[in-house]
Amino acid sequence: MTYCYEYPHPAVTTDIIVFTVQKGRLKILLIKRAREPFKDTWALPGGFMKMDEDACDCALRELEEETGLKDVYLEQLYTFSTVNRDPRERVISIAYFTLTPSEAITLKPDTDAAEAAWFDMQDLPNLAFDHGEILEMATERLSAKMTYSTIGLQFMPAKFTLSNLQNVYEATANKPLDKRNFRKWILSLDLLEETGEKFSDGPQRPAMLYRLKDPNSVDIF
Amino acid sequence: MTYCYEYPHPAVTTDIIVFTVQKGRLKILLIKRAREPFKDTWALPGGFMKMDEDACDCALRELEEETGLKDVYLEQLYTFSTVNRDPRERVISIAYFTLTPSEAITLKPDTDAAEAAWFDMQDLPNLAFDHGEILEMATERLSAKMTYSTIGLQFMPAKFTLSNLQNVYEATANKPLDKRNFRKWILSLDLLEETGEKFSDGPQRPAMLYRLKDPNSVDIF
DNA sequence: TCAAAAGTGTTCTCTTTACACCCATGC
DNA sequence: GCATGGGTGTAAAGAGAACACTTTTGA
Repeated sequence: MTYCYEYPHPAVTTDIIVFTVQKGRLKILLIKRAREPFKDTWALPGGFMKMDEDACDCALRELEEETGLKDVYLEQLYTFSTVNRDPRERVISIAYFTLTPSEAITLKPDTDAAEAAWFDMQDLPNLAFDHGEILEMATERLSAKMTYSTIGLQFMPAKFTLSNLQNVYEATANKPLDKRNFRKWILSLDLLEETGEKFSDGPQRPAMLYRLKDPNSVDIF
Repeated sequence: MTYCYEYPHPAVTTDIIVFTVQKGRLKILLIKRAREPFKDTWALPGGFMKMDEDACDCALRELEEETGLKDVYLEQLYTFSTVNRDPRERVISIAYFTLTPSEAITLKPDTDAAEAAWFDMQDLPNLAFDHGEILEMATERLSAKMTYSTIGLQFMPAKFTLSNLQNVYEATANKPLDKRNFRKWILSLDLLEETGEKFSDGPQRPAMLYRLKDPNSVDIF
């Protein structure tokens, strides 16, 4: 079956940048391409948009198909439309990004993606297409939004300590933060509440676990 | 001539929001559609992307064709991809915005656009397609960037008074600003210099005309 | 008792806001 | 000489940055 038009049309894809923080390091989710072009090269998850879905739905679908990750909140990053960015045909790509807690992510690649894995931002492989450029823009955007919004909370699981949260901010800012100032700031926003539970994973004073006061009221992006 | 593909492809358009400030009011450039759909309805300038141009070039070309405006700096706003946003076929639109001085804009519509005109943001007609929604997002983005960047300078002609500039900031913020604080702030950025010339258009003390110290060094968007 | 992370306030600096009067000109 | 917008400084409040010690626990 072929689809014909009076004028030429580009193909449209979405690409998704998934950030997480593991052990104090900012990481990103990549898939290894199972097909040409760029077979066996690491790339951002994503794929072609269908006619009955908008770009955001497409990104959600591709992300789940390729990595098993779902129920994430996507923010549109930018649309890349350089003429020869894909060797197959004219393809424009709408890029999205999301932040996710590092816990309990089951990576389950499918046929389009031979493999899915987390990469440290300081130790990235060469990426397919113009995905390196896309990732660079996403990283800039993430850094910027971490300073003037509360998206950082999107990295957190249901319960977390203030030190966990500070680690996330330190990982994205790539510099240490003052503990007292950080806690003063985050608590002054009045978004968090104590759970009453404590957590410890070593020979030290246990830390209070916090949660979002209202997961829905928090400004998502 | 027809163009055929193995899978269905959407059409891709660009839409451009052109802001200016005239007489202390924020205005936007619209064209009246010369063809169906939405014939004779006001709409954002824009049109279909060609295969040998990227989206930004497309936006520049369409803007010049439809309004005569050229040599502007475009910032990508957002890509709109709702399934039924165009009655003809599946169309996704990459929206751009720009700011321009109000002086010396010669509006010269062509065949796609029967007419081009500036509209006060407080007194807008109904817009074609989802252009109302696009404009709303552009307005939010403009307001935000006026507060944390120096894009406001993009509204200015080569020479301008500090009162001119303050008017621009007041028009986009929709509230009066303190004259002394505004001047202190803008001069502290060290982006402006006195031309030595003065300007007056009424029975009052003439105002110093300023210009950008270095038009290229100013952060554009 | 030691090691390791949790937790907690005050001071100083800088940025932001509020506010009122004289100046130069055209009519 | 009067009406009109141009031009100027200081003080108070608020936000952000710097900084060190005690607490609780496991081993």
